[in-house]
Amino acid sequence: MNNFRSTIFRALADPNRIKIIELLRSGERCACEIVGEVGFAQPTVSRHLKVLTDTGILRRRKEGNKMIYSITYPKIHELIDLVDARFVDSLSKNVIAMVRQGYR
Amino acid sequence: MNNFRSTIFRALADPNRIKIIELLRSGERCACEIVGEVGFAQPTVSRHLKVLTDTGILRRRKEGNKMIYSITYPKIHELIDLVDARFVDSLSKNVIAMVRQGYR
DNA sequence: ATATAATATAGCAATATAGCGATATAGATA
DNA sequence: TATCTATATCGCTATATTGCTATATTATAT
Repeated sequence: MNNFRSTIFRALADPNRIKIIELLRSGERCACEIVGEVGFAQPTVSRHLKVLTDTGILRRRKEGNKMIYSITYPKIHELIDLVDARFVDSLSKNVIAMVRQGYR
Repeated sequence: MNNFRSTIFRALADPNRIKIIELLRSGERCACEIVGEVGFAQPTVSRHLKVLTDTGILRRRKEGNKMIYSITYPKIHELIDLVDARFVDSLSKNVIAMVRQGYR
């Protein structure tokens, strides 16, 4: 039970994957567009996309030689927003300090 | 921005830490009680508690020679419930398959 | 002062993760 | 067919994570 909960949370436990999810908030994108926007090597982005797809957070469809990615359930954004809205102010004091000290 | 989002998600990205959070759903506990219930070595539990406290998910207070842990913001349970309610049915097909194949 | 109980930290080994470049695969186009 | 574009996978390195045991540390009790 907690295994797949944590698997989903782990999929979200990377700033670059959250960046990808945020990118898709405004609509679907092909992998090449995502590569263009996040600024990582194509294979790196491809693997992040795989993690997100394997956990079901993203879905994909082929269109010609392009792979179009989109959010499976818009509720994922609520999940992220919930962290922001409820925790950012209070929790981030610690986290920001950690990040500043080099934690990532 | 995504850094502390992902830091919080990473704190939740471990089934044993979720277990601890679930344990605290019904109220505060001292570290020794948590050790007793989760079935891990004391130092292991201590480190999980540190991760959860450092990110602000838990808070703690000293009481004699005991350290009492509790949930900082009950909203954290909503976060977990949101994964359950919205994603379990649909997302877990993949995740359950992954877990069965040994993923953790 | 000493011993006990409750926690935390240090250090280690095994494993997982995330980045990259090189390479393979699939579809479109010349 | 040959080539180009878009993606995915492989293999590697560096780093992070998680478990453990051994060892502090802190407070209570004798």
